[in-house]
This record gives sequence, structure tokens and C-alpha cells, in this order.
Amino acid sequence: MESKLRIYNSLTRKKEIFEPLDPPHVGMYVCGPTVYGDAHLGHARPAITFDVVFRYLMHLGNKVRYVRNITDVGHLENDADEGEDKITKKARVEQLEPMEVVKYFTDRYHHNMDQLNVLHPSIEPTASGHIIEQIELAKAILNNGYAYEKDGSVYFDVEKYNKAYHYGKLSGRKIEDLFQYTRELSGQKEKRNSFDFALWKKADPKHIMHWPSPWSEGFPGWHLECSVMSSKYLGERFDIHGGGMDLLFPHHECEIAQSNAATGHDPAKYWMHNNLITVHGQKMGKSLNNFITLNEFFSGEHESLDRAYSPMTIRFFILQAHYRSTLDFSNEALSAAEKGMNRLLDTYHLIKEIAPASQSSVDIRKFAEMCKEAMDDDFNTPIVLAHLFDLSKIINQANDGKENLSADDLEFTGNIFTTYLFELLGIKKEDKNTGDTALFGGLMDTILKIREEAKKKKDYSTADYIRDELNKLNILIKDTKDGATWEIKK
RNA sequence: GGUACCGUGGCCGAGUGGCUAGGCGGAGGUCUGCAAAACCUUACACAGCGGUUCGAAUCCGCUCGGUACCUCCA
Repeated sequence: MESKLRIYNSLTRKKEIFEPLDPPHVGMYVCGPTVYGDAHLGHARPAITFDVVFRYLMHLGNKVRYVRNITDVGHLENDADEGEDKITKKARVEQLEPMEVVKYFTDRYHHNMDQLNVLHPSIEPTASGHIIEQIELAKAILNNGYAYEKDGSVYFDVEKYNKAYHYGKLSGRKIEDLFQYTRELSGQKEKRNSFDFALWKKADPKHIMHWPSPWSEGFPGWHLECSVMSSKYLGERFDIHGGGMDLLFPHHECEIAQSNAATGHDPAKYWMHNNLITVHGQKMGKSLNNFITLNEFFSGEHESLDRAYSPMTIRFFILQAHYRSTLDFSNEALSAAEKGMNRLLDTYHLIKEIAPASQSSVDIRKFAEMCKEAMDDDFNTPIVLAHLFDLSKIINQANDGKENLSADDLEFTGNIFTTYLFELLGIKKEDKNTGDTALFGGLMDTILKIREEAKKKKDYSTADYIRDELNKLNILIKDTKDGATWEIKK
């Protein structure tokens, strides 16, 4: 099968034709969450971005192994509580075992991902489960001469590495520039250069999470886990490495350095980075304390939220922007996304109501090709949605008798929605919260019949009374040509 | 200071040389006892200044404004 898929490769800063190293197999590694707190909107973006990549690669007939890690070995915190392990801190505060914290937030993360209809990755390895491999990789780098030990810690020798390889190839940084800018940070005196990074760090007494190693009782460095887990499950060379743009430097740069220092070559062929979610133009993140958790979105319980937004609204909102653009959050933008999504879903349901014509008056087939082209062009989901909106308009016009669609074309139209909206973009039809028990439905049918009778007798005060009272109960009555319908407002 | 990037109509957001992006909101209309909903139609744009070109939102330069990252937060 010939693929025309083009992916923007952060390494070359160009869109490149996607050619798997070993077709039809595709290996993809994505940096997952650190599980010391609830996932916020910023976490949803990479999860959904790469979920769509995963879905589309499979759709194209590839056999994809998708590895997304869980970082459960806490690392150092960059605030006033300097030198304290993130997970350790949470554990002390809440009087829990570190692994208990990890388990708690991992479960909550998984639940949020399910709500967002994010497919499970093929493998979800944890850093704590790969300590031995991380020690082995540190040893290998040490043996190759690209690291040095100092007081029980092992550091990567960036300057030496840069003589044989190119440190900064991903982020565009030059080592000379790194020399110029030096921050005062703890533990820096052990390092030869400020930009050297730790492969193994000796634990100080307040660290709860530590493991034995040839160098000290300690914990692995910050970039090692991804190098280890990607190569273990995908091989030393694999196709796609993904993550947020904020990880590009230093994290991914260091991963590349570690792989080259250990194996002599880069780990991934294509590097993909999703952009950030912003709030009033600023990054949504922990450090700025301007984040809103997914659970808060779903419940509406946050001072910045006018109301609750469903998981599918969040998903649709994210997909309405291209993954490499920043996306600005606001209540207005979310409401717009919700309305737009409902419009698509409503027209999708309308398809089966339309009486087929003997011949179509519009070319519906081209939309499938156009949607595919949009996906092939670096996963341009907003364009796919724009095409679906155009298609939606045609469906509505057909419903109004202004356009004609044959039975075949109606079915074809339904298939486009199924493929692109549901299968690839992963939007799922949310239960309209109809309280759809037989009893409830029966009651509503009866009430609407009574109202219909009243209207026939031109007893509008009774008809309006029923409508108003139901409205107070959040049940919305809609009069259409074919009689009244109802739905529960969200 | 360095590196990467962005600035599109009221809001969100595509688009990298010529052709309607799209959604929300606005306006007008259809439908309706009325209303809501739904649908249809429609107006509004390319930060500023120069340059290249037959032609630029799109390429180049400058100016202004904004964001992210710069090694111990992954």
C-alpha cells in the first residue's frame, strides 16, 4: 500500500513522507504523565494528539506498537522545596507510601483517558519497573567514555559527546551558547559543566525512593527512563517519538545524546511535538498554577469555568486546532466547540431520516478523498472537521429537499462520518442523558400527547404551561413539523 | 542574552503566491399559535512599514507585540 502520509519531523523541521523502518510494523513512543497529581487540560493534548496518530496509522494498515510510559519515579522539584522528590513530597504530605500515591493517580489518569475515549497504548511501562535497565544503560554510556562518576552520581559529559556527535541537533542549540548561560542550581558543583545532566543521582537521606547501584544508593537520572523503555520495547531504532513541545529541550535532546552515546545512533526517525494549551496566551501548567484539571472540566467546579464541559467537548475542542499550534482556552471557545460538535452529531443522525433519491445532485464521494488528504497532511484534524461541516450542510439541504442524495450516497456519507469522526478522530456519541428508562419515556410520551391535544384545541395556555414547567425541570420541548420532541438539557 | 515559534474578522481557528476555509457569535430569512430548537442566506480578516512579483495573508527585510525553552520539573 502506498502511503502519502506526511509528518512534520521536529528533527529536520520539515514535513516528510512517512516511511516505516520495517513496514507494516510501526513503533511509536510517547512521553506519558508523571503521576503525582490529577491530569489537567495540558495532559489531554498529547494524549489525544497521539491517540489520533495511533488510530490513523492503524487505519492505514500498519501494525502499530504504541508505548506510552508512566513516570512514577519522582524527581527534583524546582521550587522553594529544593532538592525534594516530587513523589516523596506528596507522600509525606498525605502520609502515604510513594507507590500508593502512584497507584492512586495512575488510576485516575486512566479513568480520565477512558472518558476522553483515548485508546490504551500497547504497552504502558513504568520507570520504577526498569531501574535495572537504566543502570545498565548508564554503565554502557560510562564504558563508552561519555559519562563520569562523581561522589556516587553519574553525569553525562556533554562537552565530550559534542566532539563526536552533535548535541543540540533537535533543539537547534549550540554548545557555545550553553556555556554562556549558567544558572545557579543545586548540585552543580559536582558537574564539569553546568549543562551536563545526571544519569544516576545519589539519594540524600530524605529521599524515600531509592535503589542500589554500583555507584550509590540513589535513583536514575531524568532522561534515562525514556531511552531505556523505548529501546526495550521498540528496539534501538524505531519510527516515531512524540511528546509535548516543552519536552523538546532538554529532555528529548538528552535522549538522543544518551542513545548515541550508548549505541552510536539516534533512537527515533521521526520526532513529533504537540504544542501547548494556553490560558490568556500563557502556558497552562503546574508552575503557573493556572491549570484546570480534567475532572474540574467534567464537573464544572472551577472558578474559571462557567459550567461543565463533557469529555467529548474537550476532545473536539483540541481536535479543532492543529496539534502544532498553540490552543487558547476560554469558556467561549469551549462552548463553540460543543455546539459545533453537536451540530455534526445531529446531522449524522439525520442521514438515516432522509428519503433516498434516484440520483444524487451533489458529489459526495470527493469528501472521503478530501478528508484523507487532510489526515495525510500531518494529521490536519481541523481541516477534516471543516470538510465534515461542509458535508453536514449538504445533508441538511438534502433533508430540506434542496439537494438529492441516492441511497448509495447516503450510506457513503454515513461511512465518512463513521470513519473520520468516530473511528479516527475518536469522537463518540455521548448518551444524551435521556434518562431513557421505559417508565420515563412512557411518561414523556403521555405528557406530549396531552400537550398535542391541547394545541389542537388551541388551548395554548395549557400547552405553554406544560412546556414551561418541563423547562424548569431541564426538559426541553422542541416543536417540529412532525410533532414535538424532547430532550434533557445538559 | 541564546534557541524555537507566533501575531488572521467580536471569539476560537485553517490556509504558505492567484481560487469561499470551518465553527461560535452577529444580521436577515424559513418553519411555528407563540417561543425555543433546527435549517438556509449573509457581512466582517490577514500587526505595521518597505521590498520581490503580472499578482502576497502566503516569499524577503525591518519595526512593534506575544509565547515557550535555556539541564536538574518530567
